[in-house]
Formats: sequence, C-alpha cells, structure tokens
Amino acid sequence: MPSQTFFNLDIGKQEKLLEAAKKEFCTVPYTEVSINKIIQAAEISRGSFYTYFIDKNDLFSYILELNKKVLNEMTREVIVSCDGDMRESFLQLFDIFIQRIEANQLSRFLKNIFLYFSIYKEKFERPSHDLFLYVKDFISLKNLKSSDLEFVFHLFMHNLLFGITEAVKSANISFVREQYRGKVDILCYGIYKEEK
Amino acid sequence: MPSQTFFNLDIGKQEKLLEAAKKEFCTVPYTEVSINKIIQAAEISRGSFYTYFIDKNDLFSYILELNKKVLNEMTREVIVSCDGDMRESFLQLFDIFIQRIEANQLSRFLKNIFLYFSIYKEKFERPSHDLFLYVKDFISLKNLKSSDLEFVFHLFMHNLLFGITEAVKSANISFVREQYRGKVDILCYGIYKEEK
DNA sequence: ATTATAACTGACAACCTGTCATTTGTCAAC
DNA sequence: GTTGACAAATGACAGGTTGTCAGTTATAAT
Repeated sequence: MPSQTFFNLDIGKQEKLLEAAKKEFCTVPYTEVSINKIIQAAEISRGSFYTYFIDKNDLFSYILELNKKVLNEMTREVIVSCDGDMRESFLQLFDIFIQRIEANQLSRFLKNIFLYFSIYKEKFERPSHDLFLYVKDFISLKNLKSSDLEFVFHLFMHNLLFGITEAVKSANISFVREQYRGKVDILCYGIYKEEK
Repeated sequence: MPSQTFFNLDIGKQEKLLEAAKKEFCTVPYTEVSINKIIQAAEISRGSFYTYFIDKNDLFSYILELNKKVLNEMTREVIVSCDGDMRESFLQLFDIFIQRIEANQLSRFLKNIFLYFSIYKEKFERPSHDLFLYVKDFISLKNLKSSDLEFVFHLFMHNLLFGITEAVKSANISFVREQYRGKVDILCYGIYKEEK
C-alpha cells in the first residue's frame, strides 16, 4: 500500500506515476521491471519513489488492487443476476471477458496480467504436460466420461500439488489428507447434485 | 541445459556446483538467488559458471529436470499399479508423498520447490480468496452437493483465468469458448460415469 | 519574518549480471 | 623435451540494479 505521502500528492502526479508504472509492467516481465525507468517516465526522483512505495512489489500490488475492485464488483453482479447459480455465472463471466477482449475494452494492463499469469502457469504446467504424455497411455478410460483427459489430469495434479504444499506447511497432516480426499471426489463426481 | 563443458567436468566438481546451487535455491526465493553466492560456495570463477550455464534459469531448469525424472517414474508406476484408475492413483500419490515427508525422504530441494510454488500460488490465489469472500453469500447452494465451496470456487476461477488467458493468446476464440464450456461441465458433473 | 513540517533530491554504497581478453592446463605429435 | 593447439578457467570490467540518507526546497502557520 502506498504511504500517506503518496495520497497527499495531487491526482495528476499520482496518475502520472501510476501510468508510467503500468506502461513498464506491460512492457517487460515483472522481474525485469526497472524502477529507474518508471521514475524517469514519471519525472520524479528516486528518493520520492521510496517515500511513496516500499518497493516494486508494493507498487504492483497497489495497481492490481485498483483493478481488482472493478473485477470483484463485476463478478458479484453476474452471480446475482444468475440467481447464484455457479455454472451459469461462470459461463457468463467468460463471455463477458471475451466480449471485452474483442471490443478492446480490456485494459492493456489486465491483458498483460493474464499473459504474465500464463508465463507463470507455463512454468508449472509444462512439467505437468510432460508428465501427462508420459503416463496417459496407462490411464484407464473405463470409468470415465469422455472428456478432456489432459484437463482432468491437470486438475488432479493441481490438487495434488496444492495438497502436498499444504502438507509440507501444516502440522495437522491427517486433516490435510481428509481435505485432499474430499477434493478428489469432487473432481470425480462433480459438485452438482443432478445431471442437467 | 548445461553446456558440454559442464559434462566434461569430473563428477565431483559437477556435484559441488549443483549442491551449492540447490542450497542457494533452498535458502532464498528464486528472484533473490545470487549467482555470486553459488560460485563462491562452489569455488569456481564467474566466467566458468557462464560457460556451463546460460543463466540462473538454465541452472534451475536443469536441477528441476534431475528431480523430474524420478517423479515421473513414480507417478507412472502408481498409475500402473492402480490399473489406470485415476481416483485411486491420485489418492495413493498423495499418501506416498506424505509418507516421504514424514520420513524426511523428500529432499530439501523438492520441499522448497513446493514452498516456492506456494508463494507463487498465494500471489494468484489470495485475490481469488478475497473475491470468494466478496461473493460467497450470493452463491446458491440449491443445486450443489455439500462440498468445500471455496475449493470449488477456486477451481472455477482457475478455469476461468486459464480460459481467458487462452482467449487473449488465441486467434480461434470460439474454439477456446467451447473448450471452456466443456470444462465447466466437467467441474459441475464430474468425470466419473457412475457414483461410487 | 520565522519556524515547523512535509516533500523532494541525487549522490552513494552495495549489490547484481554477463562479457571477454588473457592466462592456465592438458595432451598429442614431433 | 619441446612445441603447438585446443579446452578450461579466470577476474576485472562495463553497465546495470536497489534502497538510503543528509541536505535542500517548498508550504503553511504563527
């Protein structure tokens, strides 16, 4: 979160900095983002920057926060308009995003977040993909509905990784284990009571 | 991948470098890993390092690769021993990992990868958690089995983010859209044909 | 006009990475 | 034993980074 000093600035100056930052975050991946570049573009001194924000991550989180509000609001609205039905909500949410992408209403910054997210995902999903290729012929299709097997495999892996992570962190392993097993069954049998 | 020069080194020297690197990767998060520290610990010169590996990521990928083989092999074995049944396989995989964690057989490096993964996850799942709190009261439970609602919400969000990411990247949006809708139904109705 | 407070500055120390001209080691051939 | 050729190792260097802090400037209030 920015310091009070930052909020004391006149809006123009605040926005100039935020715009410069957004531009930089959109141009290069997170690790390569240079505070030098940002302060040059925003025409402020190094010292000033560090009175506003703790570090790069603080700045990034703040920009994310600004966008999050809009997204949160939108998500809630969609869910309400769908009478709380998750399936319908998430089908609609996707379409709304697609529409915005096509209409170019999705800010460059958000697009970049998604692409950044995608690089991040790749780092963890590429291994998962390799593993899938390595084992897929051994997976029995007997009990499975015909569905996107790789996707399903990723869900299971995702869940497994998450479970192990929790286990590494947690003291109460048997609790983590029960949670894990419950989630496996959600994946197997779904979350909806009846078929459509 | 390391250069041929690296493989020409005698095994002792190779391992000394890899051990130093592992230690460093286990001590600080990826971005803070310092090649300086590694070469000091491994007692090699800066120039040598750069003839062995392209950069930090190259080194990291290689160490990951060394571990991956073992994990891939294990996964396949478990799947085969479960006659290809995914549910049973993933239940067992978790238990095997837990066992290794408890027996301290899981290398410090792998543990750190999981913890590192967890920091990463947090960055993307924290927002999702906040969002969940923001909308959960509006979600209708009518059609849902009683199950871990937050987990389910994460799965939907995960899927949505992935779908949007694909849409941002892809040219064929209607294909991405169909895939997405299929996945939503997998989440809703599960992947197994019959209830247990 | 004086003072107190808030905001700003840029030089600085302490790091980092990747390069490259040069030195050192090794081994085969003469 | 000497030479030459190639592989490997070196560390100083250029050009970057971040975060700090003592000093300066602006603003507002008495």
